[in-house]
Amino acid sequence: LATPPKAAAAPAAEPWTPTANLKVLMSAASPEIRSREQRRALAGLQEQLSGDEYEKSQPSRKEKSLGLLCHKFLARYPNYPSAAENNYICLDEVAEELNVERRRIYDIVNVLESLHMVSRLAKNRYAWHGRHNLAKTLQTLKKVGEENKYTQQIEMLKKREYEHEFDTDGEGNEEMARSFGSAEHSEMCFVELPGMEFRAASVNSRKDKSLRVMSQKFVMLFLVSTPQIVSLEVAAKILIGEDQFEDLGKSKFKTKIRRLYDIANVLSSLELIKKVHVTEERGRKPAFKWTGPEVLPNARDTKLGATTATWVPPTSESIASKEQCSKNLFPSRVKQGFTRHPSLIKLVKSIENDRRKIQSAPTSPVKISTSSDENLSSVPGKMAQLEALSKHQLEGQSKNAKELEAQLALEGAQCSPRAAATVPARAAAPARPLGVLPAAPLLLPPAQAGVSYTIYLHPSQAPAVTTYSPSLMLQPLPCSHAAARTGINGKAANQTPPEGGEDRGDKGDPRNILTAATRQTVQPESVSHKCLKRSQAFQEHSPRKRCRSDDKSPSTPLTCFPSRCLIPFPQCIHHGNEAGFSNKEKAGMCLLQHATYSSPIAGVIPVTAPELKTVNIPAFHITPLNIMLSPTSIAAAPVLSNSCILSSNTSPAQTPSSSVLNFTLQHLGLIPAEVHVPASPVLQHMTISSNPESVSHSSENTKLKEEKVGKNILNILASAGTLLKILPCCKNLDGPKEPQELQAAQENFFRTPGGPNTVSSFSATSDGTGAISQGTLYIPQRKLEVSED
DNA sequence: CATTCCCGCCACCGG
DNA sequence: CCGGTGGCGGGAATG
Repeated sequence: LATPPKAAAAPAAEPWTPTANLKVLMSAASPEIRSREQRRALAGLQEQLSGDEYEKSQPSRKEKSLGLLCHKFLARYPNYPSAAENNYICLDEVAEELNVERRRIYDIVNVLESLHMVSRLAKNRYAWHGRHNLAKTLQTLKKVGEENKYTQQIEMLKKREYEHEFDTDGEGNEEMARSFGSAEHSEMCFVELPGMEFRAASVNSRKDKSLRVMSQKFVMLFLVSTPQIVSLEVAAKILIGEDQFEDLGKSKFKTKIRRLYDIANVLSSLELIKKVHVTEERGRKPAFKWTGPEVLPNARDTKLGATTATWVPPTSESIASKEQCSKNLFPSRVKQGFTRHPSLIKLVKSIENDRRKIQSAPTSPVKISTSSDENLSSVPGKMAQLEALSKHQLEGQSKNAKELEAQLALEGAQCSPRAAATVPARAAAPARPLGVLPAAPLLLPPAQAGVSYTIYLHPSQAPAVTTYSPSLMLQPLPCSHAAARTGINGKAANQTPPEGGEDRGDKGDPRNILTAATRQTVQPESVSHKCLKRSQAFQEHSPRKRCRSDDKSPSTPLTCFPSRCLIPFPQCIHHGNEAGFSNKEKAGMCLLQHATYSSPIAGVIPVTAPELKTVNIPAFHITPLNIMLSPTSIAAAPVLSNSCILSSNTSPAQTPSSSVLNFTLQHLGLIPAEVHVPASPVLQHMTISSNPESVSHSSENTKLKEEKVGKNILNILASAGTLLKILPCCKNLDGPKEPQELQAAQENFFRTPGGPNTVSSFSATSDGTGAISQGTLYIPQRKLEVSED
């Protein structure tokens, strides 16, 4: 009967009204209040007031939602518990107090565990860690996700989907597409963090619990996709792994969706994601948008020269002996697909080394766009605002005041809308040199039209932004860091986010990064060596996958392209009958090769998945659509709202002109000579469109050179029609670039099968070469309208 | 009807 | 064998 203090205001009396959410949040705000009590009070209240008039109140399903329950659960513990506190959780206890079956608690705890916010100590007992490990966990997950080529998988799915809805014919392609599905990549086990390993060995055995793993994978999808929005459908498909045949996997699919909802609910409670709806060609689909902290690549990764230098291709043995954590990362029960990934091992080590250095690098005004559109425009009604408000309250109350403050400051505006609001001005500011911000995220223009956005690209962010790159984005071109940093040093200082950044000292210090980056720049050789080493290691390590892929597609040898330092993990897969290059293409390659840009690469322009179905690339060579930009080239990158460009985009599908594209890109300084595009099977199912000259289907070049690959990419892009549209609004373009010609070319390769695409634009300026002045790069994006619910 | 997702059966697992 | 775990899918509530 113990009626704990009812501290907080006076929420207890709150009856169950239609505004359940609000209520809920309110109640959640005061941890002391047990649902049981609430219920009791409620019951009494109702009996008195309306007898049994309305039955409505009681359970009202929503009151029992996992999300709500999770809120209550979270309210019991501080986001940032002090080491001293006894933050252990007793499941029974909690279940009882929250008045729910234990089963439900498991659901919550499992996903929390996947984020390392809790860790199991023993039966019925968990340790609460709060968000202390969150940043690191996310970082790790992101990496793993990248290595898993989730980005590619996502794109592939979208593409396939597109095909489905559009043509009723291309059957053969579908099969083909299916063949190189995403299967193997998705098989992996629970990802752990050093220091977060499961305790008792006894409890360790079952790390591959699906909910946990599923949760991690789900999160990875967000961290790896460019617009950080993931639809349930896509997530489910990818998480299922194998591409279940429509029918057979139907049931499985449904179940997966159910689980995803469960996970999504708790992630939502954690405010890491929020529900939205993406409206595509075919109606709107439920999806979730990442609202958690922006995850930046682990910059210190390369700082640990020793680690990298001495890194050795892992073998079953070496791993076990060298890495205490490795076993955890990849449990004994090695399932077919995923094998120990070298980079993961390294990652672990790396993390371990600076484990104590809590990631505190201030993040940029990530949420700018979000805050603006969410708070100002899309909010349906006051209800939403109230809710938001109460959420804040909740947050404030449930958190340890001082710690909260500190954390907020450290984490930047990510989690707290309020905090975000303090930095918005930055967004409005006109073009700002690239790299100025510590970790500027690429703000993709939301569906709303008319608003313009400024894109800040930060080198370290590049990987995250990439849409297609498989594993290469893992290693954020070291050089670029330095370059970007130093290049813009002048402004860098004052541009650095406000946060006090004192926190746990060290890591927050931008100088560390700078120095590290500089060091790298100074010793390019060492870097490339490392990379080379890695690629080799990777190769050696490939056999397994190779075998697997062989199973499905007999003639698909795994090949790795040795790379320079730009492509850390040049893992490429291509078929024996790979396509060759036409003369035209070769010419393009030459251009590419000859083009030299002194400016460092600073970022990656994300190119979203093509929606074209017409494209048909014979063999697989293409893949990542990474276009490196020199820092200066992106200096000013205002993104116009989609609608602004739609008009120019209405032309029917036409023939792409890769040559023009390439040329243009090069001249715009958008394509550094070092563009490396590893081939991957991702786009295999694409077919080059009508234009015969776009791509030839020869098949000899077995040894693809990097340049070729890069070239390929461009072609693919062009042919995919997906790509970019470049509007040279500059006078400096030379050669056969007659304005009209270009114009025509542009229109040509702007294919928009499904009607006008949503397009964002980039305006770029060249680097110091003066070769190019300015141009506008239109990047047609998948039509994606995100709407708040 | 579609989207969400609660409920709880029951298989599994470690002790 | 027991009790904790948690996969899984029916089907109810909601939209």
